[in-house]
Amino acid sequence: MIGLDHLNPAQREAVTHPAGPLLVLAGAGSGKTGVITHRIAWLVSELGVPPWNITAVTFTNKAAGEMRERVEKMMGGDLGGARIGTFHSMCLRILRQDGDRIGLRPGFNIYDATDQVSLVRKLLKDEELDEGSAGARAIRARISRAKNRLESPESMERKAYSPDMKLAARVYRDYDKALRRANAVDFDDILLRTLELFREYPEVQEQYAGRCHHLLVDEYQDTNRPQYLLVRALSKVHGNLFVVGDEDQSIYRFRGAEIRNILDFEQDHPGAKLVRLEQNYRSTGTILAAAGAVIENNISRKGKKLWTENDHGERLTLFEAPDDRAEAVWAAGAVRQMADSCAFEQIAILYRTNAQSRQLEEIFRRDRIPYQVVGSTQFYERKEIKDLLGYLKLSVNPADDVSFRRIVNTPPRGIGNTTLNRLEDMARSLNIPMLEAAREAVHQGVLKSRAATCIRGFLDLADWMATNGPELPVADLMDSVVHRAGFEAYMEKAHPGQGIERMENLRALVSAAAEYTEEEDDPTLLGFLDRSALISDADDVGCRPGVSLMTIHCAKGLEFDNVFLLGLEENIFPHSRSIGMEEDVEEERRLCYVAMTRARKRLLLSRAGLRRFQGTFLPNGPSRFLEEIPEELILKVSPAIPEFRSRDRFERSSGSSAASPAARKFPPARSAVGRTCEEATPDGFRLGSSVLHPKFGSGKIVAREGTGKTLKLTIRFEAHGQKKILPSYTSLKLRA
DNA sequence: ATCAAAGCCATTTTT
DNA sequence: TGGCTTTGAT
Repeated sequence: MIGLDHLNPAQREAVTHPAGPLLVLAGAGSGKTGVITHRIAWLVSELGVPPWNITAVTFTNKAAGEMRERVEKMMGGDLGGARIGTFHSMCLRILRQDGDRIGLRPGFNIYDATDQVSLVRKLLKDEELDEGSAGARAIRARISRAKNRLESPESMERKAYSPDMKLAARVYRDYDKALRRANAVDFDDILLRTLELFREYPEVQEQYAGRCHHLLVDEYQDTNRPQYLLVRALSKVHGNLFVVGDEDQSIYRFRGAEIRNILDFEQDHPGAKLVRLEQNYRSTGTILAAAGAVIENNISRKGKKLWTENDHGERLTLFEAPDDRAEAVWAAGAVRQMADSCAFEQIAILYRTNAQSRQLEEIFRRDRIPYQVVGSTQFYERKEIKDLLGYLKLSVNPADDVSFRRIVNTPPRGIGNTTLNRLEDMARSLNIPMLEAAREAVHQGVLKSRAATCIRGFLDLADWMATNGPELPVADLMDSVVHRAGFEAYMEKAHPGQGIERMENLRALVSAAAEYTEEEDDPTLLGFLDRSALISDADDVGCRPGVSLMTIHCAKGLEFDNVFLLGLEENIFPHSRSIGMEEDVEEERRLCYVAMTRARKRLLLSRAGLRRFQGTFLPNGPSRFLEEIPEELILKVSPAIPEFRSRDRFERSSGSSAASPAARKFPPARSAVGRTCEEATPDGFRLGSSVLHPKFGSGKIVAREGTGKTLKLTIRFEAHGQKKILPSYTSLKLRA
């Protein structure tokens, strides 16, 4: 018997749902994970369901890991054969098992976004139609979008309404052919080809679905079409489908997630029951009220009203900064203040786009505030990591031309474009992979002796890997490759000053392999590659010390005592690319809701009147989301931007707001803000002001013309005479 | 074959 | 502005 006493009535109802489809609408902070894990334990202990008949699917490895851990604990240390994993890991296992039926040969590789782009780039070159206006990245995205809609290249070509689309469709067709030839699948394919397998071999689908007496799906609001179909396929036999999600936290539409999957669940599954988890255990009443007021403006939702027994808490703090630098300075100052009474680890700084972190990092470094940027450059995205993995990938799958191209001259071994083109021609005319073409070329002696020697060197390494790879522990194999390919010397030469760091990354990868070999029952090279492809390293957020800086997307599922949400400006948040499209703006609003509901105790907001954006200064008004928050829930700790003119005024309103409790707790760092306010007000460049130019040193403004990013200043420099300067292109500083 | 200069592009990214 | 890819010159 498992304890259900500490569950609230709604949670208990979900956990003990007898059979058939159930949708749990789980609001932010409503104890969702507990419900799923209790459900699994309850099925086993109360309904007597054998664990191996239970499958639980999540989106992230991290979520899967946490779930596994909690279930294990509840069931006495062992899952007993229950399957808990991500959609992709589950499908990959199926494909490794039965993929040969649909033409996947053993050892097939997984292409990530980088691999996809390099393949698209190569295909674009082959097209040679100088229409090359559409970038490879854009085409990759289009292909992925088409795949997620289950659209074929032919159908995409038919529907193409622009030359760009036609080109994309053509590349899509070639791309799929190339993947098949290379015995590779991309991330989308992992799901699509599983569906294909099920479609063409109903008995296989039957077999897998038969094992899913109970199917549980987490984060259902983020499922895309293929995932939706997989869920349908796997729940068909037994019909016990338990999905948990929150339509208000669906933030991956841009990636193919279809919020309709959760909105239409009841129509899709006649007889489905619905349970709402609306009690929030995380945030203060004020934070919930503010977040609720924002999300209420969305049309596409089933509707939920979160409530809490927690205190009201403090009002939200709002800082209206003249520019992004002042915003960063304010955030750093507020973090300092806060740090007296709370750990840095309990503070998160959230923003819409990665680019916003740079300014913050600069100030935080200057002020010696420990911080970590979460999820910016993923470990497995690093070039050196991909290079080393490329060797391994080619050795398990010699048909992998993308990997071949990546590593054939990395580290440089004297193989250039001429040689590569020759190999390419040979590969094409004989319809063989590049690696084999290389062998053939050396054989036939069609290469100049110098090139032949270089290629032979590469082939020797490839052969050595092919013969020794299967026997050696993965880590040893990698060590040898690092050594034989000459990575050490290359690292320092190719990236001066970063050589050591990059070598450390490689060693970390080798350690990861060693770890894998230790913990796996049957470790194989392929198994390690699969894991490397599917596992990202966003797991241990909060494990490293310091304030967490991250995009809102990265913050999903996390919680912190204190949360800063920066950049609440139109064109930043909502992002300019979404403005005007209501569905996209609704997604931005959900994103805002996710950000706000990360906070347990305090939520601090800010906006900047002027922000450096892709090289120029852009003035932006307050975000519409900011205006959707009831005024009485907000405490401004700075004067509104238009009033931000003179020092006098600033001091006065700063003083008056200091009367309230929150302001006493978090006054803007006086000296810092005082300084920046003069330094960067839109109108800060007054005639006669002293300025500091990075190149020309100090000078005085003698004339100005234009406004905004076309503002042109005439400055008389002490050492260089008079010059015209565009402040938007220079980091011109005002001096007090 | 290799390097430096110039050009290009720029949301978010669980897998 | 900055990071990455393509280019042009040696």
